[in-house]
Amino acid sequence: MIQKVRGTRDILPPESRLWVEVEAVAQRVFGGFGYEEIRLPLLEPTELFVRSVGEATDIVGKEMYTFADRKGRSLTLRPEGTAGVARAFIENGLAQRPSPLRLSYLGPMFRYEKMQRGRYRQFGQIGIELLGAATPAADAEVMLALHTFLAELGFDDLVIVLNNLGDPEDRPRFIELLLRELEGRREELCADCQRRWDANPLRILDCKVPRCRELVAGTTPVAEVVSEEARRHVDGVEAALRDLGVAVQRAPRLVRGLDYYLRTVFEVVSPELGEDTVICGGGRYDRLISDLGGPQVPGVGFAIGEDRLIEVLPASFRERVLGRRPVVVLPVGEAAATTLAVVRALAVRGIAAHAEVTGRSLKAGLKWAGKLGARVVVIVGGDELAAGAVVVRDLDRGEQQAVPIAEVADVLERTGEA
RNA sequence: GUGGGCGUAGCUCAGCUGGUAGAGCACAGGAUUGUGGCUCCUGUGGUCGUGGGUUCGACUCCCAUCGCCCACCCCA
Repeated sequence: MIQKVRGTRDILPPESRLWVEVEAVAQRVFGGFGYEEIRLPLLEPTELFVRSVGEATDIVGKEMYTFADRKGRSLTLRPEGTAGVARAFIENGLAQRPSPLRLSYLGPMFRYEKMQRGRYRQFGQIGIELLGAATPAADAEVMLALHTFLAELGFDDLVIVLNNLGDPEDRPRFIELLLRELEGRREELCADCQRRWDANPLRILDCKVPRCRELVAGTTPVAEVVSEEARRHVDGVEAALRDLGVAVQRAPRLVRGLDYYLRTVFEVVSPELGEDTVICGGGRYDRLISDLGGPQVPGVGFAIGEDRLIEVLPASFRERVLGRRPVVVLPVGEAAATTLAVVRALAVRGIAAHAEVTGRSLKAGLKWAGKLGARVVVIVGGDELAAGAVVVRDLDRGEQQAVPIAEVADVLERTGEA
């Protein structure tokens, strides 16, 4: 038997409804903030990610889903969305469009990792990017859009945690300070951190090993070492969010696993989301586009892990989406065509209707409707049909009435069946 | 990448110390004429993950391989 590739998965109905619905909310909310969807290739030259995400990151170091095409070129299935957006921005001369440019994207990303619950090699992400604006208001907008999206899904008590990574120029100074402060305790750090010491010292900051955390807690936060400009920027973002009533919290040790971030980096936490499981993260990346050979265009954005988001979706949302009940339309005798006509009348009104097309008896049809979870069954045939009507039966109440065919959709809409 | 557990019908599992497979659920039909959810009956469905070995004979033993799950790691 042919099986799915490791780390991929099949999302079947009704589970798939949650994806469709979450994506619809995203399109609506982000669209409302002026973001339009950009659809990009899943496959990019490996070089793009090495240069944007960063050589020393885990993503590039060991998680890229890379392989050679028939001509030996190294291709990689996109591990994240921002790099591709930056590439497309440059390649299509989007700097010529009215600035700033607001883009959203959604779709599968790939990371070649050992999989586990909530972690797949192919996983969905939803994100937005605001390109061409470097003000605190730009960051605040992006975070507000994110906050609004999650709130629309029914999440409460959302807190945005953010940190100030400063500008690239600040980094050597900070890293030097960090390493100096940890110098004497170097041996006490975990093996991974010892490795990070030389390769990517910033990552020591968000190590999960308890001892490392203790040691790191005693060091000077990045935010205190950054330039005055960077400090004002992130403080401005925080202030703007507070004015908007969005809960913000400083996370002095927050570092994200991508090299291109500077100044603002953030994540969203919520009681429902659990402590260690990040479902969403983002930040500012003013040098990314120019580093890739494009114009000097600043950017800020975030990405949400869709798989995890769906795992922790509020019950209210799940129930609303999964609790939908279809209408079933059953023919009696030679009423196949009329049955389909009734389904069409309902379908165009947005009422999900299933036609009975297997030729089973009315009795078997009702049994089937029950199993589908239908609340209403429309029975087409016999005397009523001769009079231009059908029977609308409420399965929960066990009541039914004859309704003229032309009015079926109206009646179902009125009784709240949709 | 490291460590551990598991792979028998769509699902959850049974199958004793080797004699070529069962249950429940699910699915389909029926219990007379155009009315379901309960009950009863019947039926569909498995190369026992795959390959090889031991054996007269393996789902049961051995080896390999693939897949899945959990933890670590890292992240979304």
